[in-house]
Amino acid sequence: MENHEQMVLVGSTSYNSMNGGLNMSSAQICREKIMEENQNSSLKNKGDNKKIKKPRFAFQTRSQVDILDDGYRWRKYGQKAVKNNNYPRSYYRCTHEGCNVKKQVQRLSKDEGVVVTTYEGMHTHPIDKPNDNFEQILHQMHIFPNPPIPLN
DNA sequence: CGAATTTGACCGGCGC
DNA sequence: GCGCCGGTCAAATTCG
Repeated sequence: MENHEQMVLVGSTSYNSMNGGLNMSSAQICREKIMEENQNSSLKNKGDNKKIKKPRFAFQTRSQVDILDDGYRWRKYGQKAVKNNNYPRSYYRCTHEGCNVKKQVQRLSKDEGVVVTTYEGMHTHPIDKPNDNFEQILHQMHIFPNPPIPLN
């Protein structure tokens, strides 16, 4: 996991959690994977593959807090407990109008310090809050999720 | 007072 | 066909 294109080390300066005390001095992105899947396998799609592939981008962070502020405004719309984990999974959505980016945060039951954040979709608006290094990450998220243009 | 969260209900897909 | 599992909605509530 050392040499990756998008390997990013985040040395965040101020990450204040809600209950003042926890601040991850160094959030380190251990892994990152781009999962692309054809979700529209069957529904309205009849043999024709003109899918708008929804880019799913997941990475794990070593952090004490669930809420990682990446510069965007997220509105939580749900929380469910998954079977293999003792910790619930939270569902967020970008509050920007027309920007339907979803994000789900899951904490591993094995290591409570590991938080898996999965982004879904791309932002169509600038970042609301300028964060030093996170802006870089988000910028990368902007450029790479869809390398091959689905135009055949 | 408005916006964001919370929490249970609802719903759709999949497996048995 | 039913039940489990995961995802979303929506109303009530809280927070700023």
